[in-house]
Amino acid sequence: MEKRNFSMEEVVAYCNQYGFIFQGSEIYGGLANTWDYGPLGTRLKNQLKDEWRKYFIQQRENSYEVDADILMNPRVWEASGHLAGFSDPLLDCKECKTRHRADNLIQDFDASVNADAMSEEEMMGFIRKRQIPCPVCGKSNYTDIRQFNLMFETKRGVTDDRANTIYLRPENAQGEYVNYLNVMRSMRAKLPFSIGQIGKAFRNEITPKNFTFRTIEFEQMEFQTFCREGEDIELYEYFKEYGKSFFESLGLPSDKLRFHDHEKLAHYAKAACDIEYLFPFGWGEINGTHNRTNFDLLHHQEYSGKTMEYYDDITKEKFIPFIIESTYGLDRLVLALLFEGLHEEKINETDTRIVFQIKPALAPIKVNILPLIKKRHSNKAKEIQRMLSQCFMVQYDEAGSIGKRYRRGDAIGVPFAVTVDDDTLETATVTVRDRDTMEQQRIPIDDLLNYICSHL
RNA sequence: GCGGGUGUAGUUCAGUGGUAGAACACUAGCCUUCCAAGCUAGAUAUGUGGGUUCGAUUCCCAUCACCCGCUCCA
Repeated sequence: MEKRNFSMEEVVAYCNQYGFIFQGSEIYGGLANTWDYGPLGTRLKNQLKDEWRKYFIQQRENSYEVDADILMNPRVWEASGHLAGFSDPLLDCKECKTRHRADNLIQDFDASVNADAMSEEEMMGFIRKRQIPCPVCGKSNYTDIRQFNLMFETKRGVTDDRANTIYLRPENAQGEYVNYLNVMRSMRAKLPFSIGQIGKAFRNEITPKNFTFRTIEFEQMEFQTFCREGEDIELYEYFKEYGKSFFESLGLPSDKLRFHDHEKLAHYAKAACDIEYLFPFGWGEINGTHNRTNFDLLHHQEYSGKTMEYYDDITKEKFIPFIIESTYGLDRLVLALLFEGLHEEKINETDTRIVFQIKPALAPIKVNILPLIKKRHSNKAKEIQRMLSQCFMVQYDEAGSIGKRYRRGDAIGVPFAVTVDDDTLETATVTVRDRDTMEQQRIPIDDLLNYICSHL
């Protein structure tokens, strides 16, 4: 069968048309890089979360899930390095488009000046007056200084007091870190153990790109494994592979997945590796695994003044654990599954269908319930709808020809169609039709629930 | 961040300085047939804000948003 993949524009249109993803604040002209999930997109996302939970929390020993607040004490971000690391005074060279730290430019130009004591305006004035050359191209033609703080700020309380500034978390990990002793104590956990979390994080991204691939608000599923120093090397490698096998279990083919080791590392990491999926726009990160060492816990101990040490009952040692982090971008994963699953299939010379091939466990709607003839079969069909909806998301459709209704289901990835006809009324059997093979078989109504459950 | 492109119905596209049109999709009804195809009726659109003009969806400006390429970021 001839299959054609969807382009980015087609996926965006598809998502809008079928209720997966809408533009954020659309009636007001949108807000760049915000997207709202519609009924089907929300289902897809939620089921992806369920699959992740099964794979990472439920089926693993010593794995616990938390749901920490998005808003945290600002001291957390001082300790984590995000506050300092993300608020440097930066400017761009207009000639060669390179980016530089204003304070470093000044300091390197004239070591006798204390740039740290200067305000933004003073630094800018100094650079312009002295015509400090760009270290790359030698010219002196800069943009104004901008504070590239990736964290979203907000204010707590009604006054505009600076002391009341709080932040939307730029990563979720700190929620697990600050709670690691609580989880360990309450769950009686011993190293190595893991804390997972699904939740939203926010980054004040400057560059909008690629539909939901890069957004200012995004959801992550992440997994922090606390271990002894020395165990970290092996666990780091282990979770890279574990992540890849998770993606393959969702139906992403291995030839469209690859590892990408980082050479430039974030301020907290000793080793970092992405798993990338081959999107139509190129390879894009859908997982990141980092060896964060004991950096974060050490800093939290320092900044909070509270001990972050683990006490080993057997060796009688106290130490700060190492952490292996593995983060999954939920929105990016949804996007990857859409690209992977969406096809236009050529059935014959004139006939095509849109089919969303996604594994049944992830399908937003599991069963399409179709009365063959509305007048004769709708009552029985609705009865079956009531029965099946006890167990999973189903959809009833009586509008148009039967073929049209099969195609509607195909387009949104419904794996099974159950058709009620005259024989159903007499023999209590229905036709079950498979989305991918388009084959049909006759199944007793009494076996229907089992049949579908066993295929999810 | 730089450059290019595009904004008309849910989608894909027409069109016009003076009443905005189609196809598919959708809704209701008829029809009854296990793979979109029959009949009848119906709802739905010029992204936003200015300017020029008697009059702007059309021309101009700005803005917002999306897509493509480069650059960044991870």
